[in-house]
Amino acid sequence: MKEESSEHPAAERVHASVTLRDVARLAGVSSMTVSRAIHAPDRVSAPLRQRVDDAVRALGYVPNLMANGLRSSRSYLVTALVPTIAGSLFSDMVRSLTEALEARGFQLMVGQIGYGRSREDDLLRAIIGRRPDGIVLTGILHSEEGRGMLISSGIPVVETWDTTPHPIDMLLSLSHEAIGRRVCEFLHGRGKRRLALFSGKDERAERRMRGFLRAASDLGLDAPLLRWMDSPTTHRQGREALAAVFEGDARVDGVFCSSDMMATGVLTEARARGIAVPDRLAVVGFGDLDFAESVAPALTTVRIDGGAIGAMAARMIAARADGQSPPQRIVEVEFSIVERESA
Amino acid sequence: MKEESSEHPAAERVHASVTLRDVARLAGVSSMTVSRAIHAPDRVSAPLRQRVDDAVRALGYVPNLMANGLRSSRSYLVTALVPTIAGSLFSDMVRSLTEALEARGFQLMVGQIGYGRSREDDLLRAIIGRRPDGIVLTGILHSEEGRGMLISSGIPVVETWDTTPHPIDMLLSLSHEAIGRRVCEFLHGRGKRRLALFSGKDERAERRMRGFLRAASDLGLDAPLLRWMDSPTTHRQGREALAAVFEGDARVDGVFCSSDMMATGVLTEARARGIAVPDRLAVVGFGDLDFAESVAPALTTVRIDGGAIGAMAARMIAARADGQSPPQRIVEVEFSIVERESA
DNA sequence: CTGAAAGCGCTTACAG
DNA sequence: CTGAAAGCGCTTACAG
Repeated sequence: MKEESSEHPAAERVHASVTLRDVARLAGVSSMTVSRAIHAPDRVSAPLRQRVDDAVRALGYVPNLMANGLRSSRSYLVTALVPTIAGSLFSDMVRSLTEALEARGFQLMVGQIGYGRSREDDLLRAIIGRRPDGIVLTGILHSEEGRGMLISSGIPVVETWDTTPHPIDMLLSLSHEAIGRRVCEFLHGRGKRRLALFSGKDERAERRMRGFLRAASDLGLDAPLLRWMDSPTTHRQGREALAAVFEGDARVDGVFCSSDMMATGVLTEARARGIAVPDRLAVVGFGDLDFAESVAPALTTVRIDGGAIGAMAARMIAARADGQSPPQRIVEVEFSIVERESA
Repeated sequence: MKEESSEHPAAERVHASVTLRDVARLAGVSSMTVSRAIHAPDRVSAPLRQRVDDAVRALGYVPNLMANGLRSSRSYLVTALVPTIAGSLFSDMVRSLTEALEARGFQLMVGQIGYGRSREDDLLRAIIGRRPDGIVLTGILHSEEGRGMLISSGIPVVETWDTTPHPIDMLLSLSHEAIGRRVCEFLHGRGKRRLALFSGKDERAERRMRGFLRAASDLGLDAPLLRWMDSPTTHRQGREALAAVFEGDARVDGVFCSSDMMATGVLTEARARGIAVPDRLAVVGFGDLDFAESVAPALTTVRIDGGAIGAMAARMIAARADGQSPPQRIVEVEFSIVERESA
């Protein structure tokens, strides 16, 4: 087959994708009419609209959002940063964000920041470079450089799942200290007196543990036994932590775990050792993941409404992108202890 | 405070972000020199490079990747579509994709396609609109319209976690039929004769079950009992399915579940009913999620190396983006049965 | 209702 | 090693 000679001298790309101009040429209208037919169809007369639609379909035209975004300075992109995609603690939030944003014409891009935070600033730079219409952060951003980049970018930011007196922009505020405190009081109310904490080494978990420790001290309890492990925490870590504790001080009668998965591991190990839950040992998890109600004994745990967080974050960002100010800059997020069999 | 009068007549935007020109002006060089200092520093003399670096830092300049992408037709963006972000079956793949792509200068954007597939074409359009340098699909794309859009977009595509004789482009091929067959033979080899299948209603799970059924028939076994449920499958569904089966035909002696989470629910229900695993009932899961080795009894399950899939997909896409052809267009993905205590 | 011109912020391709 | 010009594919802002 011979190559056709082309009209453009520079048309050498193997796979030049279809542009607005191609559609316009085929439909016999200007580019502007094509653009309007797509984005504001009622501003175009019916016959032209029809011709444009046909041409779009015939050519399989998909508008280039980079060009659109560059010119209109709206990317219709929102980025959410989560510590990790595994371990479904944030999956309700991601799902509801996806849905609420899609309904408003935005697309969600999920990025993993890791619990480590070393790449945080680089990742932030890559994200800001795409000029998203909003950024949802899981947790509070600490890096001064990162905060500076976000603030000077002018991109609407929602910090979630944590609290701070100095949010970058908008905040869905959740106090992990308060959670830890409440769980401690809950276990105390159940008559438990020798408590243990099994916790991943991540910021928010550490804050829950700190709140718990304060409450224990306020209640005049012995200092709880503490075991730290890497985040995200696993079933195996729960088993190992309980095994280690019961090979030492077997008098522990209540454990607060920093994740449901770890708490389930504690339940498994307790069963293997013949330790009665909750009578001899009460176990409380965190997250209320979907297996929590179904394991045996059913897991008592802390529930946070991730779906509500996602929906609210989407609303706040959409308001900003439309040039409005959101109803509130700071919104309190509720939590609750779901009482089941394990405590 | 009074507003400063600005040099540009049109400079009315509240938050015009810093551009290459601003950096160039401050550094006293041309835009091209700034661009080079950033992307090809050794093509710029040391003194100018220094001045540019200082200006970049002083202004907090973050290059606009939409403009870059528009001009260079490289977005440095790769999109991965997964059924759902919850349920960590694909999280190893996503993690390794993220890392392998980052190492090559690409950013990963994760999209959820749902097990439903209704929004598939719309989502695809939104993705193609951003002109990613590659698309990784979990599973095979069936929609004719979607396939057509991808092919005519010219974007490198890797289909993974499934197999087809007609890939869109590149394929990391995994036969779920073969998996189902192997699991059936495995249970048969363990002396199990009255088998059951608990499966989510999603394409790949259905194919595993089909392979299992064929093998059962080939082995002369009674037709396995089948129970279908919604995907993604849960711990609770596992409990309920086993309960339903054992209230009917209690002679079932082996179950293949379409997920590890569901299999763990089966283990829980078996324990609650005093059914000995694996002697009276063998249980096999799918996924080898991290809790599988730690539950009691430890779960026998099917393992697929998601990390390897992600790494290979990244390599294939990077090769294409660099204008090379990948080493192979179709690569076979291995699987194995991890034999533990439950079967 | 429709279109011609200009420009978003970069890089390509060329010249010196 | 450095820079002026042109253009990527759209939308804005204006004119008719």
